Amino acid sequence: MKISTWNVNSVRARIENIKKYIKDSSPDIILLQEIKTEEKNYPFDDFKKLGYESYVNGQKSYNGVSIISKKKLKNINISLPGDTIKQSRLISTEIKIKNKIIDLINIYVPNGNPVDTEKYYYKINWLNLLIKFLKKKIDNENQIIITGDFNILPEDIDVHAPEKYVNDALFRIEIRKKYREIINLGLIDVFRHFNKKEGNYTFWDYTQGSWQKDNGLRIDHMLISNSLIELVKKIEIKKKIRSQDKPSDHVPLECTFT
DNA sequence: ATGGCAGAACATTTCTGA
Repeated sequence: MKISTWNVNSVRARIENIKKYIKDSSPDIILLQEIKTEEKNYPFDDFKKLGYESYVNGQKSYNGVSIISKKKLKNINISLPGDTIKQSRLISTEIKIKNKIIDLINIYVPNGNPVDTEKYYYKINWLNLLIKFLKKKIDNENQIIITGDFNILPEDIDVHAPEKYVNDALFRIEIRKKYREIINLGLIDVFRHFNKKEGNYTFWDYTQGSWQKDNGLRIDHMLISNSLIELVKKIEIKKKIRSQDKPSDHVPLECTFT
């Protein structure tokens, strides 16, 4: 069972890259963020032709998340309880791996810059609501896979120039503490669990020659319940995708379970 | 301090992103 997460920066602008990725890598489930389209303009047929079903929480122009799956999925949810602003940033479902029933949650966390503005407070509030949402599931003994674009740099080694990011909404202590809070609910950062080295990024800015200089950020994550770690065979960042024509500024993060 | 690039839409300019 291969599960992949990818912020594609528009599903329509990226459709050829996504189709190529699917053909090359054949993941069972792909979780997309920043699809930047409403459901009515979502390219359902392109994925259908490759044998995938899509489940969409869309929005015009901005945000938007979807799940693409080889098998049909049940219990689709698109709401984050308490979020009154209602941007399309979450979609979840239920899957089974080795007879374990698992909540699979796809998120696109608000960026939050500039700090100390409405956008920043929205990020803090959204993360607080997410923590509540997760805590309820965990108190209920649900097993969880939560993955997507967290817009959080967990540690110094996740950013090429940490000193430049100390007061950035992706790296502020207050924001990193929220990430710790999520981990402390009983989750493991799967990539970091298997890779302790710096310089493993999932995003490179389009500007300033960031890709050429390898000035990246690790902001896309896959967190899983502690009890699921024994099911993980491998996890990798598909870095090469960033060097394609018309790339997204993020690359896929791919996790293979038994 | 600014803008560098990219995508979408109330589109030849403005907004959002990280």
